[in-house]
Formats: sequence, C-alpha cells, structure tokens
Amino acid sequence: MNDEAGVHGEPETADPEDGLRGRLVRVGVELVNAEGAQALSLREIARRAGVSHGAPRRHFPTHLDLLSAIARQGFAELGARVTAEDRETAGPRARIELLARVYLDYAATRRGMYELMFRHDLLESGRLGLRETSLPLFAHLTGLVARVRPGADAAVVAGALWANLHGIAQLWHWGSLRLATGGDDPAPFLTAALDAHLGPAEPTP
Amino acid sequence: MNDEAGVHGEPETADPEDGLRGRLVRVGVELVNAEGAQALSLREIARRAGVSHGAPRRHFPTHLDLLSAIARQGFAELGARVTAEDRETAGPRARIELLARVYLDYAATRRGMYELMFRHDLLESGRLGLRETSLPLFAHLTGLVARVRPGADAAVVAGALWANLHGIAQLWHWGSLRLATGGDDPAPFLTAALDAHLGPAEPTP
DNA sequence: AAGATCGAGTAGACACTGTCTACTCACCCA
DNA sequence: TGGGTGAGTAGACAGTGTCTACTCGATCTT
Repeated sequence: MNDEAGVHGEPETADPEDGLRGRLVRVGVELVNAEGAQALSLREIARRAGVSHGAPRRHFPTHLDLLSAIARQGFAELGARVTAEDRETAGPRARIELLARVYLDYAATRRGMYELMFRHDLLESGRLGLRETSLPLFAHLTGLVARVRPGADAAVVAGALWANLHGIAQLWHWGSLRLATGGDDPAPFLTAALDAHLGPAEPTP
Repeated sequence: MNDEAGVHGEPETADPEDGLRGRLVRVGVELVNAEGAQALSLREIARRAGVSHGAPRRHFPTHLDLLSAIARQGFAELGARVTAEDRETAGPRARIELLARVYLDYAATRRGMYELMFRHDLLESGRLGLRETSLPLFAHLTGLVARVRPGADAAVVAGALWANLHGIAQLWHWGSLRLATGGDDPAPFLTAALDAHLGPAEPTP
C-alpha cells in the first residue's frame, strides 16, 4: 500500500457533485457528524436534501445501502487523513505511531461517523464491499509492521494491533477505560499497546 | 387475554423472581440470544411476556432502561463464566489466558448479547451504572496482570489488554480480521495479544 | 413531428416502533 | 364501607422504512 501519488480526481463510485445520489451522501455525512448515528433516518436525510422521503429509493434500494455509502465516505476520509499525515522519510515505528494517533483522533473527533463505520447491524449486507474498504489501510499498517518486527507474522501482529486501537477507541468512548484509570486521556493505553506489539519506542535522536 | 398461568397455578418454573419485571428481563435475554439485538423492541418483549405494550413502562420508565437491565444480565453472565472457569491454583498468566478465551468465547457464542452490552447508544443513560458493572471483572484482570508484570502500571496494561480483547472480538465479528488473514479462527490474534502485553507464555510445568 | 418509453421524484398507504394518557380493576387499609 | 393505590389495558400520536401508484419531463423511435 505505497501509492505514492495522492491521485485526487478519482470518479470512483459516485461523483460528489453529481445529482441527488451524491447530495444524499453529503447530507448524511454532515448529519452524522453533527448529530450522531441515530439521527441518520432515511426520511431526515431526504428532508435535509430537499426531496421527498421516497426519492432516495431511486438511488439506494434500502436504508442500509445509503448508510453504507455514508460509512464508506468515512473510511475514505480516515484513509486520507492517515496518508496526509504520513511522512515516508520517518522510521516505520514512528509512522505506525502517527497512524495510531490519527486513528484514535479520528474516532474521537468523528464519533458518530466512527460509530456508524463499525455498526455492522446497519451495514452488513454481503456484497456491499464495505469491509474491503478498510483493506488498503490495513495493508499499509501490515507493511510498516513487517519492517519493525521482521521475524513475526506481520498480518497477525498488524491485525492484533489494529484490534487494540479499535478497542481503545471504543472502550474509551464507552467510558470504561476512563472509569478504570480516572485519567482523561487515552494516550497511556495507546503507548502501552504500541510498546506491547512493537517493542519499546526507539530513542529519538 | 391468554392468562393461562393463573388457571393452572403455574409454579413459575425456575425463579419466581420479581413478577413481571424479572420476566421481561428473562424474555429479553432469550430474545437477544435467539434473534439478535435489533429484535429487542419494547413491544415484542411485552408480547412475548404476555402483557400489553404499555405494561413494561410500570417497571422500566423507558425502553433504554429495559435494554440496560438486559445488558446488565449479560455482564453478570460473562462474569459468572469467568469465575466459573477460573482456577486459583494456576499461575496468573494461565488464568489471564483462560479469562481471555472465555471472553472471546462469550462474544462469539452470545453475539447479540455482546453487541447489546457495548451499544452505548442504546444504554448510555448516566446514572444507570451500567459501565460500573464491568468493574469487578476489570479489577480481577488488573490483579492478575499485576502479578505477571510487577514493574508495569497494572491498570494501564490491563486496560490495554482488555481493549485488545474487545477489539479482536469486535473486528472478528465484523469480518475485517477474518478478511485480512483468510483464517477462520481468531486464536492467532489472541495469542499475539497475550504475548505482546504479558510477554511470551511461560513453559507449562 | 407525434407518440411511446423511461428515469426521477412525489404522495399516500401500510405495518411497525416508543411514548404518553385515560381507563379499569383487584387489593389494602383506615 | 369506602377511598386510594399500584399494576396492567387500550388507544392515540408522531415517527420510521418500505412498497406502490402516480406525475412529469426528457429522450428515443417510427
């Protein structure tokens, strides 16, 4: 996953500027960021897009398909943040650490979207291909892990580390980690996870 | 309506419990285990309990309160499973490993309940004290961690490890971990997480 | 050029949901 | 005896997702 050039003009699935389809997704993204995942009713999205409640059906067969398109936008934004912050000149360990920080920051600042992205009950639909959306990010992480821990099975370590990030984000959001330590910052858990899976940080010169 | 209980003098089978309040929770637990979290509508629970849709309101002011009571039952069952499987004569590292296996097994076999337990949007209500329900389990884990890694901050390591378990359960359930490695068993991620946070397993005597 | 076709959006119905309120009714106690 | 009270019933209300009939304008065909 070293697509050096950040090619921006990808028409891909739906041109955001295109008609109602893109407008519904854009309205949904705004809505989930502003009011959370439970505000994403089909009728409310249609209302804010200025169309009748039956209009979305022409572009998304069911509510889940619309929500999945919104969630896909979230994965895209998360991926974009990671590659935007990435410094290829830095060491792999430092790059993983940055990736992890961006990940946790995204989960914290885009709580509603992050929640939606992993609400499989709202998204799971087999051929929607939503899970595959996170694969490039995972591959990127796996590549970096392989350089930090050459002996280990990089896919397993990367998966376990990703799970750790995800768990920290979720339990922190849920409140139990906060409750357990009394602090107000998940950073200790993050450094503990990074040290555990990658070994202690290299001394920065 | 269909009040066959009064005619036959039903002995309430197992636990007389609390009348309708307990019956609603019991029905909810059966329902979430059988059909998942999205099947837990207030009216369906009332229907299966044989009462009108307004009856639960007498015992649970709102739908969230009923769901929280059901989720609390889930935390209780998880805690019971952990303590039932625990062997105090074993070493702390082995006991943590067993706890982790029980945790992942619970998440896998009680998918609907586990999902409900961490659906903060369905449960979060400030003074419901649901998050506190998981504290004894966390304290148990923290105590064991303190014995395995005496030098470290046990609460932080235990929190990070718990987050790792939670993330593995969730991402495995979600499908992305399965997708990333192609395997069909989350065990590699579990051992990777345990080795990472606790050090490699001690050779079994 | 006229008519048929078709995609896109509208409007209404339907079966649900959670909440609220008015009502019944057995029971308990003064 | 009678008044309260707690528990459960029944109906209303607004909101939801889905489905279907309908309109309407643009495009295509002959």
